Amino acid sequence: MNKKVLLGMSGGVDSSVSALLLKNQGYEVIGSTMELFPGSSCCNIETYIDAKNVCKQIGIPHFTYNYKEEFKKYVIDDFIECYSNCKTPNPCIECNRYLKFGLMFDKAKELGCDYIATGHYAKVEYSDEYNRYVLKKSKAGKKDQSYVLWNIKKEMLEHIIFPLFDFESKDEIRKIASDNNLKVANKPDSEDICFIPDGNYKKFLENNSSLKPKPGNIVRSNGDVVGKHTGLYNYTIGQRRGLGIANPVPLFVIGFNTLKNEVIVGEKDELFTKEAYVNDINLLLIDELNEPLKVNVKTRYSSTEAPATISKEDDDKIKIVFDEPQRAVTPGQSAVFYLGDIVLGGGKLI
RNA sequence: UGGGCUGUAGCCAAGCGGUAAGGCACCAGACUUUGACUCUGGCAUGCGCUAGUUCGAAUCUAGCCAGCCCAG
Repeated sequence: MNKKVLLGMSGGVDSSVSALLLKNQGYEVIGSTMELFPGSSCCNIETYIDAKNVCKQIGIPHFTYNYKEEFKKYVIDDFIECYSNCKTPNPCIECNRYLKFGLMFDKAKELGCDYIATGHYAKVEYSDEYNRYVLKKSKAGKKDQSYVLWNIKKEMLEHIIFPLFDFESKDEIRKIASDNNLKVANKPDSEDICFIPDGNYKKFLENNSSLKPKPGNIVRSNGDVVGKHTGLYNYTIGQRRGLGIANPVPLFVIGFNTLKNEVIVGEKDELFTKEAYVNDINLLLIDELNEPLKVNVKTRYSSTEAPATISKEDDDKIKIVFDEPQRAVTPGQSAVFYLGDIVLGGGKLI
């Protein structure tokens, strides 16, 4: 294999430093920025310019590619579909599977690259024990992003480089950027959904889908009506704010009754569940889950892992039994299975 | 008109003589490359009004006002 790599660049500090590191490691680096959505926070005109300037500064080529149509098809449509079904999507995971580690790799091959790279905090390495390339957590602790990468295709792994795998904090990255006079050194972290820069996903849904406000009752699990809601898509499991209900203790969304157009709320203890199921399974470390396996499961980006036993239910369904009940396990979100630092695979909660 | 009940922050609401809980909402931060969650701080010198009893009243008493219910 050659040492030619296509790097996905957002114009942020992480991908910029990645470019620098790869260059210094002797790779022939090509920078690329994907156009995904008009007005998006990660691919507006400013991000192109920032990325291009960084590439110019360190002496590598930079291209932009138009993936607006594909982004709509794989990410936006899924996002809308998910909310339409009372689920809570995680668009970053779709984008990683289909765009960054899908179409971008096709582009890399066209350009004669054997590798693609991104500024994610994660790690890929060859494991003698498993006799394959494995996806692992980075050293970044809470910043680790292996969670959002569980659904990339396993054949991709040997072609992926995460130059930031060894860093423990973002401060180190920023320091490298400023030491090298990169203008993006102090750019703030991105946080919201990139195609909804103002964070108002409800408005986005109303403007971009057939979902419209559809008021109904908010009920307790015993059926008591306690309030009104504005449309099921405006709520997610575990949500507390925005209910407008007076109660001695806080109430949380614990479920939906789609037939009656009702949001079901309950007290904190009603949020905990011991079992869950996932489908849309993607296994990276193994090919089949033939025996029940003890793993650590992460059910949302920012939660800590919880010990659990996973077992195959049928061809595309895995059952998770947590050692201890977990809070607000939410359909649509991803459950990622870890074996130590290694991502075994994952699925989407049903 | 008589009888009963109720008036505590924008909303729901606890307190029932000892110096205004809690929740919702809202505001300001922290956390966060998803939605949520979570955390910190702010949010009634005042409890319908006016007198009175008391060392001390949202809490007791009287009158008044407002709303609701039942009689007629």
